[in-house]
Amino acid sequence: MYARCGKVEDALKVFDESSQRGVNDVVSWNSIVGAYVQSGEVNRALKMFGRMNSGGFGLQADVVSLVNILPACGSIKAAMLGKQVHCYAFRSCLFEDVFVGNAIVDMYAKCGMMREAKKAFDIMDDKDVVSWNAMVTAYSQSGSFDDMMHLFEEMKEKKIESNVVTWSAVIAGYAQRGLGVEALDVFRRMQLSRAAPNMITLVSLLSACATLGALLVGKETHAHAIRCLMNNRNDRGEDLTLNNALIDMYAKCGNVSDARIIFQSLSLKEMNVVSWTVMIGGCAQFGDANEAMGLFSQMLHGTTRPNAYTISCALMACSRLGALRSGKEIHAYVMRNCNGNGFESVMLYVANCLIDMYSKCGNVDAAQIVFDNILNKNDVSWTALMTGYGMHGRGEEALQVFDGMQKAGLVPDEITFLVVLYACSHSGMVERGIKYFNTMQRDYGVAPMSKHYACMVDLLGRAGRLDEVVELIKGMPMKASPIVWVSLLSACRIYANVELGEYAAERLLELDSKYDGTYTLLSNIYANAGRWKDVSRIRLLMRKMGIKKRPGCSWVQGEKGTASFFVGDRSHPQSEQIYELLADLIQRITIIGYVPETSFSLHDVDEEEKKGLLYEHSEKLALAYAILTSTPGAPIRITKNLRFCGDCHNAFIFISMIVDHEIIVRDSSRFHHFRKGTCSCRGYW
DNA sequence: TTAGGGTTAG
Repeated sequence: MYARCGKVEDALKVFDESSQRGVNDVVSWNSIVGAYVQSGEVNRALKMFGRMNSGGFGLQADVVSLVNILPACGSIKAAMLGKQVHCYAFRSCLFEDVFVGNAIVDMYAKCGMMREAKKAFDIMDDKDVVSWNAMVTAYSQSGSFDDMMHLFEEMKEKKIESNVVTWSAVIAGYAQRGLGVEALDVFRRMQLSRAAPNMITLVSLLSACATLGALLVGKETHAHAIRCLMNNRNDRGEDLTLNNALIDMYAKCGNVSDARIIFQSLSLKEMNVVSWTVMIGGCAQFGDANEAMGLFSQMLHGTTRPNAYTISCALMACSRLGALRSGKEIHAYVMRNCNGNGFESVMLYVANCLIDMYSKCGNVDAAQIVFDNILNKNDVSWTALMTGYGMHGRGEEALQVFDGMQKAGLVPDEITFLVVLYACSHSGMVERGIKYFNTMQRDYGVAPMSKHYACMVDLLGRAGRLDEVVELIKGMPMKASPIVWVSLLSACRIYANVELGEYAAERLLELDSKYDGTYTLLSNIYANAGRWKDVSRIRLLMRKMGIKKRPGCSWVQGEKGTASFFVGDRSHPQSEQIYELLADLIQRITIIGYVPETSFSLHDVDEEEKKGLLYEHSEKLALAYAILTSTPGAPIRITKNLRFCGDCHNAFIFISMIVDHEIIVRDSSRFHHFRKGTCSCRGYW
């Protein structure tokens, strides 16, 4: 009785008393073991089970004992013990019991031993729907989708009716793989069948909607869930899981405000670590990364501890903001808490996020140190570091990482080659980029995809080899994607090629007429060529299409937090000093040879931005602010949401000659390190 | 006895 009410200690007392009198039977032993399993004390349960079977008590485990202990083995992946229990079940013929058989299949699956699971499943004489579900679930969770669907079809052939568990497992399997369309399709088929979805089905479905960004179906599912809630009394845990899945779905579908409404409807007591994680992750990726950081610090002041998932999301926010100081603080937090708090098993994930964070916050050397300290590096670790060197224009080092990766026995795949080409492109290593592109299929069996072509267009385009770009695009075995045309258009902007630019813009508008960058780039090309009529034609077209240029924004992490600037921004309290210093800097660099490139003053199509003069660009304001507030000699880190303006880039080179700071700028595609009149991009900006 | 929510590299 005590055991069933969850009072393990009381149950144990009774058990011990009976023990002394020698009257405990299998039933009482089972109750104790079951109570430990229920309360999550798996190791104690396993110990008790071991004592029971030690032979000293003259007892033998029965069906209930096995059904108790097998899931416990699975939950802590105690494969050896699980195998022993299986042997015992075999010897005692208890494995013929369908409950025991199901538990054996499930145990092997949870231990990741799929072959053994399938073997145990195959020799079961009387399978029930639970047996099939155990196997379908096993395949679903191990990512073996073909096997999962095969079994699912076999169920249909054998006329075993799928129940809600089967359907939910199949939906979840697809969702986890990111196959949202297939998951939704299964849900439609489920609706046609007799099985009614429950909360778990809906949660799996929301996860599919989240990966797909399918807001409409997500909302439908939300409505389903409300009906489901009204019809059934659910426990609070189930409600919270649903709310967490809803927050995640809304955020990933780009509707952060609805996600926030659900998040805020939860009381601090109700929410758990997942609620915080999905909200922080949602803001970090799809909303305001500053809000994500705010939420994270709010969380640290509360009672819910972040785990590795939360940390990864917070690091993503730092990466996006270029918030090196916050990133370092989180790194320190991880170091303080990595022992015994559930971080071990997912440390690799966190470490890979740290590599990304340090690279994107401008400190790729720190990323290298994190990388060096990882004992069991995986392909993501190598790729993240390579990307880091690539975006800092340190192509040689990126290629050394590529060599190291292969020496470590990892096989390059399409992502590896994308990163290699990207690194070559950002370091001006044109010939080597071409060589890798030409050999990736021949030597490594990786066929170039559209994104690799886009990278090559970028590589050749930045180098001004526009004729070769045209040939490359003509020879593409697939339709050119929008990124291909954007890369070409950008190259036409740099090399002032109006005709080709127009052609690229036309192709791009056919594919995606809503992308504001197309209009801006084309307008810049016309402005540069002095074709003012065309400039106003583009402006009119934008108005007609309801397209607004995203405003350029630059920010800098100062002593007292982050300061951000738009073009012509005068909202900062130190605005007057900032403009004064900027005017002084411009005057001084003009003396040593800076000439404003006025074509960039027409960079902005937006009316408000047009008013801004060249020296009011957001990156120049951010730099002036940073110089004003930093200690001499300290590096200055600026982040810009769009592409670095060419005139600003030129001005920064001159300014770096006259100030005692290294200036590190991250724009939408890469880093620029300015030191004493040079930039790390060597013209490939 | 089977099923459910959150994380990394382009």
